Amino acid sequence: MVKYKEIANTIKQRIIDGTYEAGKPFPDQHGLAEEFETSRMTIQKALEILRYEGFIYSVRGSGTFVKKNADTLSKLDSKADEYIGLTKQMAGTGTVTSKVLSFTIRFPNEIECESLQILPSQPVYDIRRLRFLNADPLLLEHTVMPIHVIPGITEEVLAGSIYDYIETRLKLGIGAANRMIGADKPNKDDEEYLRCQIDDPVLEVDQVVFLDNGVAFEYSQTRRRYDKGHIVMVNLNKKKDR
Amino acid sequence: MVKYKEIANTIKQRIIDGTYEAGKPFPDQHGLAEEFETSRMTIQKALEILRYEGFIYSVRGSGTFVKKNADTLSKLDSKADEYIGLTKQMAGTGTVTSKVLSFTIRFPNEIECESLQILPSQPVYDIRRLRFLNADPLLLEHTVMPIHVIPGITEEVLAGSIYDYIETRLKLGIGAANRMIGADKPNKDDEEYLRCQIDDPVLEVDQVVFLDNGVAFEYSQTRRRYDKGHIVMVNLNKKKDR
DNA sequence: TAGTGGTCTAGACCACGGT
DNA sequence: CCGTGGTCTAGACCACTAA
Repeated sequence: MVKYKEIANTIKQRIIDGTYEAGKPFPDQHGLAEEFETSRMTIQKALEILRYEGFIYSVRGSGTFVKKNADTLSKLDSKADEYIGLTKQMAGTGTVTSKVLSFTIRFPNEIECESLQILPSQPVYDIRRLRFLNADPLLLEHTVMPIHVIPGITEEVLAGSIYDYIETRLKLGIGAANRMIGADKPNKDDEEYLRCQIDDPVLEVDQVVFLDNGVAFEYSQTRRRYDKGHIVMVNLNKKKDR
Repeated sequence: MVKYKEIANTIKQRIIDGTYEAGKPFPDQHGLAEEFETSRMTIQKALEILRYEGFIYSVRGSGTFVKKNADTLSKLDSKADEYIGLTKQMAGTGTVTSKVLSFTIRFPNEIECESLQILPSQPVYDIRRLRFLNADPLLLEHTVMPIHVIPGITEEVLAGSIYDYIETRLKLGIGAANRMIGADKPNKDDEEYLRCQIDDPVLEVDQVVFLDNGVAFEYSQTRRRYDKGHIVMVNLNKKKDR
């Protein structure tokens, strides 16, 4: 473990256990550099992590301060932001399984070509899965992935987690994602698989997901019944002057 | 403008105009330091911005590379992530106005106390607004704000933007937000104000918003008809090893 | 082994806030 | 004015990748 991360963790611990109180003064960078027997640049790198994670903020000429919601964020931080999933009540309460409804290979349409940044001649998987939480139908998934980016998908892979396959078997890193969230009326598939009544709203997430080298690998739509969980997220505000 | 931001902008421009091609090699840090007549630390600070914004990635021992989706991100980047709002088609196509449905002061309930981190004795505004895009009802908003955090709210302020008031009049900075998104069946208010039919789903966003010093100032619920826009967001993946 | 990025140092000067 | 954080330097050593 490198020095600046160790220092960041130490300071984070002090914030959580109350050594550094919210709204209160904070040892200045020179003092911290002395205490940790390091240079000020290294202290700044440590503080930058905490600043990015929303624990502290600094005011030039004045000092560095613990945010009042530091402890709230510390709980949510690990779960949300990069994770889109079930509400906490549902996550951890059971196991997720998948039933493959259809699995074919075809050429992409125009929208898929644009979203995935591929040519019409580059074939894609077309996958429909119904995902269960403890035998309870939860999500209806329609996924399109370019074969040349994610090779070797089989029924066996689809029975588990595609993401696990990508990360552990293909050794590729998952990167950014663009998502669009909306509500919709149920269609026939929703009624059949998600057991929607005619007036049960559906929460839909459309997303394009990228590998960490910027190659798009998934264009998907997932639908869930309105009473089967929400989407939770944390937004850490970004500065605009960059 | 400081040096490392200028360098970051210059390099970003080169990525956008194609001087540095996606997937291709990239001048190394020593070379860039020479070109920009600066130290390597400064170059690294510039590259860190671009890395954070999703334009590039670096591999130790190998080099720095432009991500394949760099240009896609450059378009979305400014809009999304910190901004939750209408889809682009709807934003920019008109002016947003507000009608105040109710505006009272009361004591907070238990949930509000916890969410806003305040005491039951600290009064809050209770505001209901209907927001229009060009005379078209768009959002039904229910906002609860502690008076001692955001003083001086009047009907006049509510006719415009509360956020503008907070930033320009109170000179406070908006910070992080926790959001929960779900779909729901329409209630009577939705039918009356959003003109929902009985089977029109509603998209609901519940959020707690913080100032940049970590003080919670808003606990709100907004509802919109399913056909009146989506929520768009960009997730830049976070590293886990911190 | 050579070249890359990641970390770290021990200073320096500047911008800004509060006195 | 002093003390704070923000930026910057000119090196150094290390970890890793690829030839």
